[in-house]
Amino acid sequence: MVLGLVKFTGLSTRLLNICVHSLCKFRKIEKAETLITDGIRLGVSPDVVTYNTLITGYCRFVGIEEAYAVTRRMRDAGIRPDVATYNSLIAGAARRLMLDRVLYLFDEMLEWGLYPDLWSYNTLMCCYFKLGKQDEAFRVLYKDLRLAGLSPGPDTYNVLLDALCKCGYVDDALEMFREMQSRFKPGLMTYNILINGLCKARRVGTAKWMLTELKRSGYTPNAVTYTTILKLYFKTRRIRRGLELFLEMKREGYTYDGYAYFAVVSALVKTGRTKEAFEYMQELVRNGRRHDIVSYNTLLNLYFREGDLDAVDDLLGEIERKGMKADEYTHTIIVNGLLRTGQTRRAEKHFVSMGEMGIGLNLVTCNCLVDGLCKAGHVDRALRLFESMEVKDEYTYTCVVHNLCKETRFVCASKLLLSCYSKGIKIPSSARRAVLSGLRMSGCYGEARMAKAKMKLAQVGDS
DNA sequence: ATAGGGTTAG
Repeated sequence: MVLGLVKFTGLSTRLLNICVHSLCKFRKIEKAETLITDGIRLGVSPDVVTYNTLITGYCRFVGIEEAYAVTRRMRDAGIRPDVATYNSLIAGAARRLMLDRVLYLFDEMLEWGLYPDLWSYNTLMCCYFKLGKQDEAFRVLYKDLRLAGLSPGPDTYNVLLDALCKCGYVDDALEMFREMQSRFKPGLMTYNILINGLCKARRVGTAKWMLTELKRSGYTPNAVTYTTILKLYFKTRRIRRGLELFLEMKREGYTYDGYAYFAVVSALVKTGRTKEAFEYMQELVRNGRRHDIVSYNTLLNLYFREGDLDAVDDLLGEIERKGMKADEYTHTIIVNGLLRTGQTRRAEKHFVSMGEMGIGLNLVTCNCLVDGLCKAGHVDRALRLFESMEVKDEYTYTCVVHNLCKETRFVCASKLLLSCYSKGIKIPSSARRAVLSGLRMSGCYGEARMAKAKMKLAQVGDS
């Protein structure tokens, strides 16, 4: 009815698009479809923008196949998909890391006489980086773009800088940042990407400098900047400082989206301050925030820490009732929670069922299980799992080294520790101390001397 | 398409 009235102003399709856009944004895809049908009945024709918006919605909330099916409907309606249509589909496929599909869409675009634009290539490069295919990503940057007659834009640099930081090449990112500065004025997002990369790499001094650069460029730190710094405080165990910053953020109105709350709650849970953690969670709900899976995970972890297993069961039921999908964090929290509450068998069973549900093996979950099995006295079972793991990280090694020491298997622990040095895996010095003092205490002075010498050598080789 | 929130060792 409203659309019928507005038709006279000539704005009808634009209004339709605005409505479809906001419906899609809030997951109301079916309502958007109904609106389009009603529009057609009233003589308001959808255009390419309408369909592109719908496709973006399907990609986000439904699936690639369903989104792709819309392109056929477009063609039937006599509307030709454009570059933006394909960019939406490519983005959807890239988000799911479906590289084959991304490449197929590039081909199909060309077949229809459409040329991928900078946005398409940015997405492709990002997808390669996320899959760890750095060579291919750089090929897009240095070759494909040039062949297409395009050159990197500010967004290309943002994708690149973020990917470099996340692969651990923060210095390369900084170098690339300088290159970027010679061509464009970096945006606030660029600074946030670098500050985040520097904080995660614990390059606190450089991160602080980057923050002053951000301000010097005329920007004001936003909620993202603040949350990044907040996380740094918690990671470096400056809990009080972090809480002070959080209160400041609250005063200034930077906590509107709730992200900072979760950082605070998890820091409080880690330090055993579950009561305060609950208060913040309640505050969040009072502020009208609906639970998403992240918020459920935080709450779930909180209940496990409290040992409130009834609350855990209730919450899991609620998650299921709401049709929310448990993710890898949920499963890790469950496995770890069961282990910590002494339910080793149930934890193992849940772990097995994860495999049956087709959830890929998750490193963190494995780490929790290795540690939990050791602590429950099943060291041999833990070691078997440890041997079977294809990917291991510093957490894996640290917990096994410590648990071996607890079992007074110092020689074994020492061998493992030394293998870390040769692999370049950073192990906290507490593990080193545990091994060396253990060896000495059990009278293995020769082994202790030898291990110490080898560690020294490895460290020299490091630098 | 690109930035910040939730899981693990000591």
